[in-house]
Amino acid sequence: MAAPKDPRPCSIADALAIVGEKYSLLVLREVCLGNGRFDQLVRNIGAPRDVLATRLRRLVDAGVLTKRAYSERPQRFEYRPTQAGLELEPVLMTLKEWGDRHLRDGTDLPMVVEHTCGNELIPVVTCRSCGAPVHHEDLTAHPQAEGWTVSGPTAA
Amino acid sequence: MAAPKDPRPCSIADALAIVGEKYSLLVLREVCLGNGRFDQLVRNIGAPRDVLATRLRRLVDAGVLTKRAYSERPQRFEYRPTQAGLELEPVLMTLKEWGDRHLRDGTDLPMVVEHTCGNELIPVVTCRSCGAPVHHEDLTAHPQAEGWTVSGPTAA
DNA sequence: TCCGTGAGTTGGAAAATCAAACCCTCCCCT
DNA sequence: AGGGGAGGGTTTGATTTTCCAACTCACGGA
Repeated sequence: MAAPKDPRPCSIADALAIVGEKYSLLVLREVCLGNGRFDQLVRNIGAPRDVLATRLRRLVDAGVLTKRAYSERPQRFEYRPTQAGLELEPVLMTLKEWGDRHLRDGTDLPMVVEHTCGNELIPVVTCRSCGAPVHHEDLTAHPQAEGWTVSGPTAA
Repeated sequence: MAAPKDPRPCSIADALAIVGEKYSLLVLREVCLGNGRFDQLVRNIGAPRDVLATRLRRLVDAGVLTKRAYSERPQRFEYRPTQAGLELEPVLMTLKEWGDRHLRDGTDLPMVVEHTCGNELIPVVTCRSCGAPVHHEDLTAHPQAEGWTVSGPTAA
């Protein structure tokens, strides 16, 4: 599904080629919650079974999920996130936070995630070097490879 | 594109219904970089023009982008992120960081973003309450609405 | 033996994507 | 006054995907 001729080498595009197809991130949501069985996924995501089967294959191939038997005889499988899959959870949480704020009014959330610190998790994306929350106006893009041209306020 | 019968009320699913279609997040990447004109988008994203036109309409309707004329006579338009759109940039940066680490080997990046602090931006998703980086094992899901059942290690 | 469950696969209609061509409005050049 | 762009799309028709319901297969239990 990678764009046939995306002229920009870009990790965002590459990441989306893996997890950007319909349902893929919802699969990840479910496996991170521990709901990794095929029928659970079908029910909880609402995806067609065949599409789901295709996605699962792709995510396993990409190293985001693993498929393991939780029972031989009868053979029964379960999908679980790999380390790489777990490391996508922050993306999910950030997306959830955006949705909570912009698509609901921030109250009456369908689901709350609690952090070990004892509080509700409200994810904040920060700069590793300085710790400050990331805002658009603090960023400057620096193309390192061919194919990049940027203009406007964020440009280098 | 919302899943016809996603049984779970979920801000992740809702957010993906807005920005989860093919190319939508790449459009956002471009408009955040200041490349908001139709032909720039076509070139930089590599999307078919008709699909792009559809996405742009959708993103404008959803309040993530605005369309403004940067020239009357000849009428010429430009798409720009709204506040809500800009607030998706952290999601993009987090996704980029994941891609940089897992899809490239962390070196030789096609593009580097600099933070005002003077360093390369490496986004870290943290808990707003305690400031700690978010890891899977520190999270507990608490369903607040019908439709949720969780099992396994992350379950409540 | 018949029923149910889990984990998919198959078949065919409906929708979305793709690529290329086309259109319209304006501007500029001569 | 005619011709040639450029920008911002729309149209057309072929190709892919999605969707959904039904089906399969392997077991285990009553």
